[in-house]
Amino acid sequence: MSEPRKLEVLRAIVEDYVHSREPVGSKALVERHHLGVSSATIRNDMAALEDEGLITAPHTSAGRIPTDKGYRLFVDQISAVKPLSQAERRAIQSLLEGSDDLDDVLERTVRLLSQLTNQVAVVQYPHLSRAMVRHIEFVLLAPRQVLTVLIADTGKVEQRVIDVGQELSDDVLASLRARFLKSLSGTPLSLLPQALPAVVAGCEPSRRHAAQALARGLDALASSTREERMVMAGTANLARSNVDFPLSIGPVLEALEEQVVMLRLLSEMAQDPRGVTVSIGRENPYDGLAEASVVATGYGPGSTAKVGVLGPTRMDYPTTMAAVRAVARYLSRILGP
Amino acid sequence: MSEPRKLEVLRAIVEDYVHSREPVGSKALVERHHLGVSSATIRNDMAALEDEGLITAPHTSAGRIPTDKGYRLFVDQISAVKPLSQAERRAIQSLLEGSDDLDDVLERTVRLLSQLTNQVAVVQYPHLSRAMVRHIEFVLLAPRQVLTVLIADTGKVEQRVIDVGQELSDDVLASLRARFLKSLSGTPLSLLPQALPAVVAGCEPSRRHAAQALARGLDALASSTREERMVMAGTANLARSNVDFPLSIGPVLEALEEQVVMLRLLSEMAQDPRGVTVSIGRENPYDGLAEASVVATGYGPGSTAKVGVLGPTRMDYPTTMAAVRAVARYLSRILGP
DNA sequence: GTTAGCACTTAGACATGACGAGTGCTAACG
DNA sequence: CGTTAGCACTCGTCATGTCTAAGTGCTAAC
Repeated sequence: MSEPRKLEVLRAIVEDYVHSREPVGSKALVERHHLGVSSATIRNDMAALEDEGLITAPHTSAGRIPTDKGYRLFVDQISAVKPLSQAERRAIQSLLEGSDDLDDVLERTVRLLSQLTNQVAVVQYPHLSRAMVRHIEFVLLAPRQVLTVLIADTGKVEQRVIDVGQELSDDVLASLRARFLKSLSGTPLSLLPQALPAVVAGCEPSRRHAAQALARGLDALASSTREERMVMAGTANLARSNVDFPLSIGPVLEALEEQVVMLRLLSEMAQDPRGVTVSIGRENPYDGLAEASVVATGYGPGSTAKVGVLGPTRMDYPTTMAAVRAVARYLSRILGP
Repeated sequence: MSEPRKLEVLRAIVEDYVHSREPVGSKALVERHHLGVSSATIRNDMAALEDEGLITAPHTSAGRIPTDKGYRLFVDQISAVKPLSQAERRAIQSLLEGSDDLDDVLERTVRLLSQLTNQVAVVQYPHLSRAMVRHIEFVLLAPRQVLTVLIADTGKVEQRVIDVGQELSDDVLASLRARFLKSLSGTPLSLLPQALPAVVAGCEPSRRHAAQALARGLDALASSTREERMVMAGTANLARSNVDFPLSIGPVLEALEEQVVMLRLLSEMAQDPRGVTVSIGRENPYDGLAEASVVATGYGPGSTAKVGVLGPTRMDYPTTMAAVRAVARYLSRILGP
């Protein structure tokens, strides 16, 4: 029994099953792929594969389907990267044009990726751990209400309305703004909590209270940029692959809606040196995704933020991986490496 | 055959069907509701209701289920408003606390509403047609790149990075900002397109080009606030009421994802004087929602923005309507009438 | 206008059996 | 020793038939 042929059989099973959604038997296998041996031989190979836990039979006399472990082996060792079609390349390329706003770029990206793969696409906002304060703006909305705006050098803007607890004039607010800006400009957002008290302390006592409130506001803004968010698209694709989620797509939708779950999942996916990381079925930490796979990769500065695709375990890994990788590359090109 | 009793029968059918998801027959009806007549009489009434197109029988010998028209009559004339439970009131109340940011408020609102109704909740961002320019900020990110920020008096902030096409110094930019701000402060966003050319014309020729670019940027920002957006939550609830969407929840998810569809739907729902508007099944302009109903109402300034719930036609209208109305009221209280 | 009774219709549950796909095993082959 | 052919055996699926419960429509009586 030759080892290479066994792998070849596994590959054939995965490909056929992904294509047909039906358990694949030894006979069909020798017909569709020219393996040069008879079905009886394949049966022996399949029995071996089953012993190794790579495939399984849903019931006594049906074909075999890959297990999570089988998919894993397929992804790691067998599958070849499938190049994108010309049309796909062009679609991605057109992303480059006419979008400068970060929100806009991410929005377009997920839409594209979900269409490309016919699955759910998610993209994480770029990490801002290295982002620095570019600008601070205070706007007086009412005598005690101040709109606080924090602008990072990455182009990200966060704003919030806060109550300063004492009435302020435009002039006083402007001088406070100047003080904050002077002290904090260029400070990494992550160091803001340490840097703020000094600024407050340097203010005139009469303004101390307001300054304190403003500092709290800025701190909240910085942490809300640290707190990560994501965009997604293509949830409707889940309904189409309804059949692939035996129980229901409910838990999957829940996971997607609980962004925290997805974000943790994405960040926990170790960066694979080959470029794209795959998390298959029960490998996922979240139970609701036991029948789903996630294909993701990093992009942007330091490849810290993730972009990825979620679909049924029975997914076309080579194509999906290619799409994710290509999109991530273009994304990095737009936003800077 | 008494007319009031016929309506009573319709009400009973709707209530039972919503409760049990099964076609309801004449016998079960007299048992569950004390109507004081026999099942034979009910049968006559039901035959009449069927002739009027208010109920229908899925097959020859099964009970009846309400038609869209039947639900409509139920909602318009029969159903009584169901008061919210104490716990529900409290849940809504707690929305009031500790949220000042508009995004935050809307986010919490949809979550709450979707949990309250076990359905999909949507809320539209408040219309800004009456909003006015409160503040304008230009920030130089690179010699030719300017971050443009437009702040409305409603607290809404929009920003975008634009390329001004010529190199600018901080000073020049500051003076441009002052000019724009002086001319435009207090201008309604809707009038911005008409007001901008005059400002550009008033600039020194050497800066004309940059001013033009900035004006275009502001215009885009204003229109992106005019262009409406929405937030939603609870899509996972769709999966649970899977059975209620015979075909698939796919089209529904699509409609939800294509925000344009939902936004148009919400705006087209005429404001009902009674407070809550309902669009039932095929009444919906979008085919994908043929088996869904939308319960919505206005909130905030002039009740122009909408908040609502989407679920299967077979929904508990009284409860849903009560929840939507209550949430809209609290929302208006937070954001101002 | 209401009721009782009855014939009629039909979906759904259940059993039955034929069929086909697929396996595992054994014995023969090169 | 790996490969192959052949065969008995196992199950899921589908078509078929039967039975039951639910529910209707109609008619005749109240």
